[in-house]
Amino acid sequence: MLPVPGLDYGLLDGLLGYALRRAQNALYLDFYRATAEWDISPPRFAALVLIARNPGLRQGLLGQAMGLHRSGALRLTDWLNAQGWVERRDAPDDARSWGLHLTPAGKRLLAKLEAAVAEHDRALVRALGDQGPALQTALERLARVATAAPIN
Amino acid sequence: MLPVPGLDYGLLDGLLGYALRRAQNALYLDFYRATAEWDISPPRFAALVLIARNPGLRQGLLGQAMGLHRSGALRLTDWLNAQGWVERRDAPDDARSWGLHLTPAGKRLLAKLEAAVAEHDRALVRALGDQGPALQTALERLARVATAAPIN
DNA sequence: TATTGTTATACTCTATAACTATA
DNA sequence: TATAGTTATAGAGTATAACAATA
Repeated sequence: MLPVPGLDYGLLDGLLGYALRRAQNALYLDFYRATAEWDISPPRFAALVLIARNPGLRQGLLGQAMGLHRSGALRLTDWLNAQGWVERRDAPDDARSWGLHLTPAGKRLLAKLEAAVAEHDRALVRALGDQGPALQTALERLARVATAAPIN
Repeated sequence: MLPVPGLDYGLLDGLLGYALRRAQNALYLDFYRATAEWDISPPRFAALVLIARNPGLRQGLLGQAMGLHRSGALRLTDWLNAQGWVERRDAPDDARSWGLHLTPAGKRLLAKLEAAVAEHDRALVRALGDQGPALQTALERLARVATAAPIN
């Protein structure tokens, strides 16, 4: 998605939103390179981390954290479960809910994934030099600002 | 996708890639709010701008600019054509190719869209205050760095 | 032989709506 | 009556593979 020489991008060139889109596209490609040996994606990775750090997490809360509808959290959980990485156990306090947990295989996988993803991210921040930390701060601010203050 | 209080995000909290994802998610929602009266999306909007600024643009080059496969550029063009916003004309120099052009209706639509999107983007930059311009520069750098230097 | 666009197909991500079981 | 999860379905976005026409 890098700029094609000779093409006029008009308004797009000045838009913060378009710069963000380009950056995210590039990072997606990088993420897939860094995790090529597993059948993983950014949402799948995020779900594994969240379940690992919050054992017994309910499906609905996983969806909320990831900005997904209930049905999306269901499909994601189904897939992770089919891979043998996540299991559903009865939630102790609510018979309607599941508590999600990593399986031993899921924990082993996540350890490798986290190492690969963290290294990948550190290399990016290094490549950005002194702009790296400021970028992260500004992005977090942007996420809050955009969500909190719908413009139109 | 904002942080859920009480939830442990582990590694995710420190990742540049995750901050980027949160920011993009928020901007997507904002984009849809800003363009709610038309059935538009960021890729559709970008395609309209590119075709408007580069009349006679071939489908393949549109795909390249947007990071799409040929078949994706085809579907996108089909859709814009079905809305009556884009038309395919024979390319003068290559009988295999189409030259893409906006219709009068497409031009009228784009004028309104550009106004809405530009206003939305300006409001975002304003909300970021003095971090705004630096963020855009850093994002453009990030897109180049990530694409140019695959990490793993 | 390579390229442009097309067709057919499929998978991921995500949503809506209607449903069941439980609170 | 509201909530958690499920089922069925659909649509956007994107890909691969095989194909026709043209270069």
